[in-house]
Amino acid sequence: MPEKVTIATVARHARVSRQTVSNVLNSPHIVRQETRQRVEDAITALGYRANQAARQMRTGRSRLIAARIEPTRDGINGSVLDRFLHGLTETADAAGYRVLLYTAPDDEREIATYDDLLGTYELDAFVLVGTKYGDPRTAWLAEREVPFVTFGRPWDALDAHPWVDVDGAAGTAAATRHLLDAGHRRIAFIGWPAGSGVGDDRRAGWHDTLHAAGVDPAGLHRETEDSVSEGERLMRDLLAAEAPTAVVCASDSLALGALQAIRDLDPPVSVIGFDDTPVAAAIGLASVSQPLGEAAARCVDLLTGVLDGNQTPTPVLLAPSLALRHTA
Amino acid sequence: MPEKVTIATVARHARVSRQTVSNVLNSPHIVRQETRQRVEDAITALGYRANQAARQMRTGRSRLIAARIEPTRDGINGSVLDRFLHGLTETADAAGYRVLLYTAPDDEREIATYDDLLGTYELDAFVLVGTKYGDPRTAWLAEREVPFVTFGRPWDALDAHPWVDVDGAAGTAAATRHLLDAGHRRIAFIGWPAGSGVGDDRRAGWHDTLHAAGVDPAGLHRETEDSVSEGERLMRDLLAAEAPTAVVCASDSLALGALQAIRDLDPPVSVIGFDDTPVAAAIGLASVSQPLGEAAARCVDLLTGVLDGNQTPTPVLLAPSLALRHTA
DNA sequence: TATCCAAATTGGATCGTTCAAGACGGCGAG
DNA sequence: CTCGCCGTCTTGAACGATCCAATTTGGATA
Repeated sequence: MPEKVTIATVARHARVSRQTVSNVLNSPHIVRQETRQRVEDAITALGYRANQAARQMRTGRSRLIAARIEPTRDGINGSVLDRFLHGLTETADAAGYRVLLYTAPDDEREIATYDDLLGTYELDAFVLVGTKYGDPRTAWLAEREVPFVTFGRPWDALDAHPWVDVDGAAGTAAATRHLLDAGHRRIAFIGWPAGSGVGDDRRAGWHDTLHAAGVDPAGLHRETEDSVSEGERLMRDLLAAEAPTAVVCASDSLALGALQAIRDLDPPVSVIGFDDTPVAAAIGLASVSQPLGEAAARCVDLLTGVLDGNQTPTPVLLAPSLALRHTA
Repeated sequence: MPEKVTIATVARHARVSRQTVSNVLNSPHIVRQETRQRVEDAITALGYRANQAARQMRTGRSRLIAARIEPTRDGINGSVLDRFLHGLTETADAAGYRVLLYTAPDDEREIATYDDLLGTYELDAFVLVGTKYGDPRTAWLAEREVPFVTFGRPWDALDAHPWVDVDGAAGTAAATRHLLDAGHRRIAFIGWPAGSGVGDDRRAGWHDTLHAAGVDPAGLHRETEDSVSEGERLMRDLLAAEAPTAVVCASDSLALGALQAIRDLDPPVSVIGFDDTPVAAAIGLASVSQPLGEAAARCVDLLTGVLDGNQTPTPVLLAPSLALRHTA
């Protein structure tokens, strides 16, 4: 059993003081080249690793970032979080941070969890996925000046706190434009009830693009909760009332339902979903794809900006891309 | 700005020594009832939370568990991990542990990550998802006596280390039995090449059940890598050669492909997948469902058994259930 | 050669907790 | 009455790192 290697072991081995070893690690530039080399050799020779707990006790920083893992709501969209978390872990790692998971059934308990995590683990920052109007969580964090970033815009006030988001309107606009270019004119939209920032944004992209192309969008859209069966129901409704030749959906769940409603139609009705979930890839559903890895990386960038430097970070809005498959 | 509440603050407030407060937290039984009450009141009044870093420095235990988040291979099966992680976070939380994420592109770097996590963060345990024959990762961990559990059997030697798994053979057996009960006789199987523990196990469940029912399974199975297109290809092959009336698949990806191959057949061919991914739920594919939350909970149970008590934990094999939908 | 300044290095104190050892009062046994 | 023991509580030291102030070193200058 090899005994524990501390900064003192390294210091003895390199014949310098503890502080010099610490300096090599934290402010290499103030150590003479030759000494630095000797210390670095000792570090690799002994396999020394700085003990995070001890460092944290002195500096008050844990190099830990918290992210929430959700209770797999719909399931289909859960995979978005999955991919985002993977990107986050990867980028955070490269920046010297680690990702700690937490869950909470509701906002109140989520805030209690913040309190606990900050108190016991002294977390450096939080990453929140998804935000809503009047979010109590962001308010709580902001009030206590806890560093955090959201993946999703603060719809109340865009300068409320640092955020990263994907331009949903640009996504549905691209989808709509693609369909227009393919000769479609009667392009419908199935989305969510007005009032959710994300949903309104995605509908606006479709609406404005159609309008700009000289097509009147009136009557061509439907709103409902996010589910496959609702998508199917509304698509049947649209087919009966408006005879659309193509449809853009606010999610892959809705698009999947729409696909089932148009299964045996000839000529086929084009369908484009949103989120490019594994389901879409598997069944060949065209979909708007979010750059999740990129989004995660920018979240980490913003956080390190706040934590390491003292810059006031500027929000990041990323452009989605269109994953064209045979339904479009 | 309220100043930091430490154990000393609590001690002063309750007019006892630091150590007494520590005892109330860690060995309440050795403190007199009245004193204990006074200390507990002070703790809640001040909102005291034990500093994990300081505690860790003394005890050497971080109350942190590491879990790997994978690079979303197929995408379809990624959601299994998603749900497992959520369960893990929830149960670990209840047991006083937190889940730390890590990723690694290959085994070698994953082992390097173990070393790093153990050295810098003093992780208490690891949870590995998935194992293979001759897994270098488990060997490394076992050699250093690092506590860990795998979700997935160690196929080399079932007593090599603690594990939790879902009985795949029982799952495909249940699926096959269901199809037999529905009157099917020519029930095919699409799985993975022999040699992967998981794949062989799932095929065995189908094979043995069919055999026990007096049906000869010969010729009724196909093997390939896990993908939608391969599932479709092999299903067409089976249809042409063996005229099966039903098929059990080793994954939802393969089942999805099979579904596309039988799309317009009449009478319909029954299909049952494996993993009950969101895709299956969305399109009505019957599938074998793994109790992921339960599995995660048992992983935590095993770990706390090793960490807190000193019991030698016994492996856990969970039974899957059949999610019947219209394709069966 | 003596002096001075900046760069390089050192030793002690400290973060918040638990461990190890000891102090104190009361009580029963010898 | 004294001793030892038990239950209860307290004090000092230690975990491994960084901060701070003090000290040494090396080189340039007078």
